[in-house]
Amino acid sequence: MRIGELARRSGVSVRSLRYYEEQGLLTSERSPSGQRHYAEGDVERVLFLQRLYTAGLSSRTIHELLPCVDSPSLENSRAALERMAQEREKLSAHIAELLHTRDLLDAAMAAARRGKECLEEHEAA
Amino acid sequence: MRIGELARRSGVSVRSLRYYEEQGLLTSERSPSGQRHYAEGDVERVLFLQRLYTAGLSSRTIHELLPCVDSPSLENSRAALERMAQEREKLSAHIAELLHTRDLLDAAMAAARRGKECLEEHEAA
DNA sequence: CTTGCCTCTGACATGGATGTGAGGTTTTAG
DNA sequence: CTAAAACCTCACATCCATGTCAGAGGCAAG
Repeated sequence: MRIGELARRSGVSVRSLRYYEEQGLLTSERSPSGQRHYAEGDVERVLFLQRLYTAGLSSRTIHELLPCVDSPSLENSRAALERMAQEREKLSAHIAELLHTRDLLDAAMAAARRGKECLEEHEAA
Repeated sequence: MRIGELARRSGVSVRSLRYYEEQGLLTSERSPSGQRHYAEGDVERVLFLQRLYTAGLSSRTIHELLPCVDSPSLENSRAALERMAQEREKLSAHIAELLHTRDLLDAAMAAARRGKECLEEHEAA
């Protein structure tokens, strides 16, 4: 499949796909004329990359983790495995942060609602 | 307290504090000579702002929520309350995403560990 | 062959929070 | 009084994923 189709099927812009390649996160076969061709599995790979970006990882960080994902049995994955565990911890911490933040929002909303009700009682009176 | 102390106590750069003010998220009393002065409570406010930034909200979004937080009983908080509920939903969705991503990382790590063990058996043999 | 769409490279633009530096005033400590 | 440290404003720089545009080539259908 060519880049346009991969873009459509993964919901990522053509521009971004080229960028991922530039960052070493995605590879492609080139036709004699230089056009990129992708395998079916690349759709899922791109979705995975998107997921990591959404989780706040940078291209560089993702690049460091990929050896672990791509060839999980090579010895270079020892370092990648550590790196991955480290990112997992960061992610967990971030999730905890967000849960806390959500609680704060809930508290603020509850307070606001109480205030609003109080105001409405005044209006009703 | 002056801006340097607030920065130190909240762990945010002086630059950022001025930026928050510029974005309407933080206010300060000015001394006759123009220096900013803050109240004790502003430390916590800045921490809260940081939290919202970390949760991925933009200055503009935070600004829209603040009426709700600052004066929970005014009528302008009706819109802010909706906005807030909306952001809360986004946040929940994001958290769910992150949990899923963490699961994927866990799966990748498990696979990598299996591969590594297999390799080590080879070495041992 | 031509028209239209897709792709290529390369480069510049964007947005948002923050860093950084210049040039000048205020505050504080000795 | 003086020197150091903190503050002021203004403006330009940075990072990073993307958008966007220009100019050129590739490829299928009429």
